[in-house]
Amino acid sequence: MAAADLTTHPGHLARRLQQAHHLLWNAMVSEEITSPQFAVLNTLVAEPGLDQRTVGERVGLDRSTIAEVISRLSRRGLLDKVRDPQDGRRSLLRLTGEGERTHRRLTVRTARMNQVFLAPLTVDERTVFFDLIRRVADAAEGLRNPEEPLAAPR
Amino acid sequence: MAAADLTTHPGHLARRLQQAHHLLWNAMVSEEITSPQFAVLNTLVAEPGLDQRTVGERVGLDRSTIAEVISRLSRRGLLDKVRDPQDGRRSLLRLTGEGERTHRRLTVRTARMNQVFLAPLTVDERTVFFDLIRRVADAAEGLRNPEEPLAAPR
DNA sequence: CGGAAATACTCAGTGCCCTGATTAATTGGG
DNA sequence: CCCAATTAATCAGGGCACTGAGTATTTCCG
Repeated sequence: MAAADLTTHPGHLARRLQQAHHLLWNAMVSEEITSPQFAVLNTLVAEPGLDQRTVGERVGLDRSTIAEVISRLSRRGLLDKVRDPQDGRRSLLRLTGEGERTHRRLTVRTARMNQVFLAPLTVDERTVFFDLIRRVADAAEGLRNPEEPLAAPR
Repeated sequence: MAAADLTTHPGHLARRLQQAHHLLWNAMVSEEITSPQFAVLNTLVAEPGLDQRTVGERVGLDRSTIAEVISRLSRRGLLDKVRDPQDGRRSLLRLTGEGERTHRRLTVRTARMNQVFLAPLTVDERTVFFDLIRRVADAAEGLRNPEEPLAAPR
C-alpha cells in the first residue's frame, strides 16, 4: 500500500508536459527539426558566430548534448562550424542561408503551435504559467552550484 | 533578425523544468533509480499483477519505452515478469520484496525532494502550478485521437 | 620561461522517448 | 470452423540528456 499520487509530483507533470509538447511539435511544426534544434537556430540568428559552449548555455544544453545537436544541424547543412583563430579551443557557429530560411519558416509555425498548446489557458493564466515554471526551474538550477554559502569574499 | 524569445515558449520551459527536476532527483532521491522507474514501482505497489501496457498507460510511457524501463527493473531484480496464462500476449508484472523495499525507501526521499523543488512557490501557487500544467498536458494529449469530430455516435 | 590550472571540446556509457515495422496471440464475423 | 482484424510485445532506428574521463589549447603565476 502507500502508493503516492503522481499527479501531485512536479517531475511527473513536467515529463507529461514535455511529451504533450513533443506530440504537438511533430504534428504542427516539423518532423525533421526538433525543438532543441530550433532553439539553437534561433540563438544563432540573434548572435551569429557564437561559440558552441555559449550556445549550449543559451538554450540549456550541456556540453555533450549541444555537441550532438550541432553535429546533426551541421550534417544537414544548416550551420557552419569553424575553429576560432583567436582561441583554438573554441568552435564558432554560424547559420547557412538554408539555416536562416529554415528558421524563418519554423518561426511562423512555432507561434501557431504555441497558440494551440496554450489554448486551454486564459491570457492571464499563461502569464502565471510562465512565471511559476520559470521560478521553479531557476531555483533548482541555482542549487547546482554549492551556493558559496555565507561570507565567501573570494 | 527576428529571433524569438524562448522564455515565452512553453516547450522550452517544459524542457528546462524537467532538467531542473532531473538535477534535484539525482542529488536528493537516487542515482540508481530514475523518476520514470519510480513511477512504475509506484504503480505496481497500488496494482500488483498489472500488465505491461497498462502500466505504461498509467505512468505515461509508450510501448517501447515501458519495455525498456521494465527490462531494467527486472534485470535489477525489482520486479517479476510472467506471461499471462489467460492471454498469451500479455506480460504481468509484480514487485519483488526488494522492489517493495526500494519503493518504500524512495517514497520518503521523493516527498522531501518535492518540498525543495516547490519551495519557491507558496502553497496556493503550487495548486495553480499543478492545475495549469495538467490542463495544458491533458488538452494536448486529447488532440492525439482525431477527435471523432461531430456526431460520431459510435 | 615553464608548468599547473582552467577551459572547450570529444568520447564512452547509460537511460529516456518516440515512430514504424514485425511477430505472436486472441477475438469476432461469416 | 476459419480467416481477417485487433491487440501486446519486440525490434530497428533516430534523437535528447546526463556523467565521467580524456585531449588539446590557453592562461596564469612563480
